[in-house]
Amino acid sequence: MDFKEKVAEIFISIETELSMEEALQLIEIPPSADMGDYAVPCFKFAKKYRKSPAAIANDLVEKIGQVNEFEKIESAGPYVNFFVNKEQFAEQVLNRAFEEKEDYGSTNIGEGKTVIVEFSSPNIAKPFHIGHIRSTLIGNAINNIYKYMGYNTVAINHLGDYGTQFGMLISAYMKWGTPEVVEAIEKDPIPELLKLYVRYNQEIEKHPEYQDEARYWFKELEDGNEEALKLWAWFRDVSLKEFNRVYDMFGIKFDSLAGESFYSDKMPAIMDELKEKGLLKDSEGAKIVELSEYGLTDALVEKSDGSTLYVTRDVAAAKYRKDTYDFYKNIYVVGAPQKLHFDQWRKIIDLMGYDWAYDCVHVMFGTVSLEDGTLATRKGRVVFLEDVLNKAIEKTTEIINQRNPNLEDREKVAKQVGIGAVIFQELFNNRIKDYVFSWDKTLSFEGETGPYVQYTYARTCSLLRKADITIDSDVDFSILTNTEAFNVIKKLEGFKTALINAHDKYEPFIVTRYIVGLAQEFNRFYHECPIITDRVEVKKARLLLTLIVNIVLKKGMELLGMEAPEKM
RNA sequence: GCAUCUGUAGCUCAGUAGGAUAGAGCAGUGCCCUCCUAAGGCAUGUGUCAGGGGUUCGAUUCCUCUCAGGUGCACCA
Repeated sequence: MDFKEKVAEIFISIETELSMEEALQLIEIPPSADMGDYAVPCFKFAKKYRKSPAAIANDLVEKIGQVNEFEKIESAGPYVNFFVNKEQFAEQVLNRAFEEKEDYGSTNIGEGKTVIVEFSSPNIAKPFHIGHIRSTLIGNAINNIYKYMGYNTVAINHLGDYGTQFGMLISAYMKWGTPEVVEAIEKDPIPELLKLYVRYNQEIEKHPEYQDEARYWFKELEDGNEEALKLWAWFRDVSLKEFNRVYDMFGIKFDSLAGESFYSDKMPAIMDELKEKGLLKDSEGAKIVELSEYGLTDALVEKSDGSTLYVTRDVAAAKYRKDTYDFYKNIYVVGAPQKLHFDQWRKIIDLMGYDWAYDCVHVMFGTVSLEDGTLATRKGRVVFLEDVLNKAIEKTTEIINQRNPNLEDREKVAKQVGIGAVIFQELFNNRIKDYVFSWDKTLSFEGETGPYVQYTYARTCSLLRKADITIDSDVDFSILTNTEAFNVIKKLEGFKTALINAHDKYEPFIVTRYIVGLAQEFNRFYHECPIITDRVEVKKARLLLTLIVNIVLKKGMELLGMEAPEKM
């Protein structure tokens, strides 16, 4: 039993009508450590006893008396404050962490449940730019966290590999695809394909018939025209190769690349089903599902030319996923601007009679913009993700050359730290916040940053390397009751809570904030308390604490998708 | 116009599912490397929590209105 539960138990023994859950709900953590480790406010009991909360707190303290697990239980105004027995607390937390090692903080709440996490999802033949960083990193972290909570997860990269844009690309290639162009595409695919795409869009102004040609080629693609299919597959291939360079740098892997095209043959069945269930309505030659009575705008599900749209494809995708994976949750990590789309989509699934509609969640996030305005590929206002990573690595290399020129594996460490900084930065704040991309911020490595956490981790590694004794949990825990050590231990105790919280809210930043907080506490401890000392008992105890911090920092970084260098 | 998100220190942001004096980092200033990695630690100042009402013993947190900014609203995804 942990200490919080003990507090609840003590409370129930006096306030017998409280359930364990209610009692746990009541317990708070005081704003400052000198007020105690746990607190119970007594306002709620004022009515029952017809006394002031402060008087009730006093009475309670008297009734509770002495308890072994707590060194002090006292009232402070309307609160009953509990001070844990630090030695027992340290022993309990560190013993457990030492036993569980790399599994410390994990849970089995997801056992037997499958969760789908759709994220990243770039468009084929378009640049992989800074705007894609959010879905890619937030999604990856959520996927990792869910896995650690015991779920079976399926990471899906829902590639944007379908739609009229491919009709344009094919048509453009038919017109201007000289051998030189082919060579250029092979060499540097995305910019070359983009050029074709941009040129086509420009020429449509002069040749309106190009619009129809694009539609024609898309239709041919849908109908399985061999030539069109071959081109499409080629575009997809070369683009993926490019994307994979970035995924490799981030260390991100997907379980499925089933993108939009994958669902193209599943559309007729969905349209039939919608019709059968009486949800379809004609409107200006197109087909819609009316949603106005649910506070949404009507959803267009089929164009007047008979081809389907985004929502329709997403409905088909969701149904396919339910049938294939029988998901417990189907998570979409997609930007906030698409909220309406997902609300409509979910409502359509609901109207189709599927109760799992509400197991589908849209994990949205704010928009990234550039200092001179919004991202605009065609206007050249774009920052490539790969460039961001390379610059971060470059900057890290400079710092290493300056501070630690003899470091082994300099290149590898520069990558770990540079990329780590980018990941950490992205996952540091609440998802919903918009932000303006700034090189200065991305390349700042001091204070609450990735390198700070990695540096702290490397520091723990260095200490553990210097340990000339075996570390075990058979130590004198009274050595770890001073403020600095105890603050670290309290922080360690909160790891699992942080993870569960991040899981509940789909918020990786809770983990990010947690590890930076742990690093801060450890650094204070480190500066205040010599770890490698001649006093063996002290060394043993402090090294145990260092080891646990080492494990938790590494696990935290791993969940966020960061690597942890042992030296830097 | 309707919908939706955001508004906390000079800047960037936390604030644990209403509670005890609202916290970090950056930027500024001043300390600490004969001492385990100074990408570090310590000290120091700043707040009408956008504004008005309401609910409550208690509101930065919940409700409502107003203001400011972002985003989305039919044949793109």
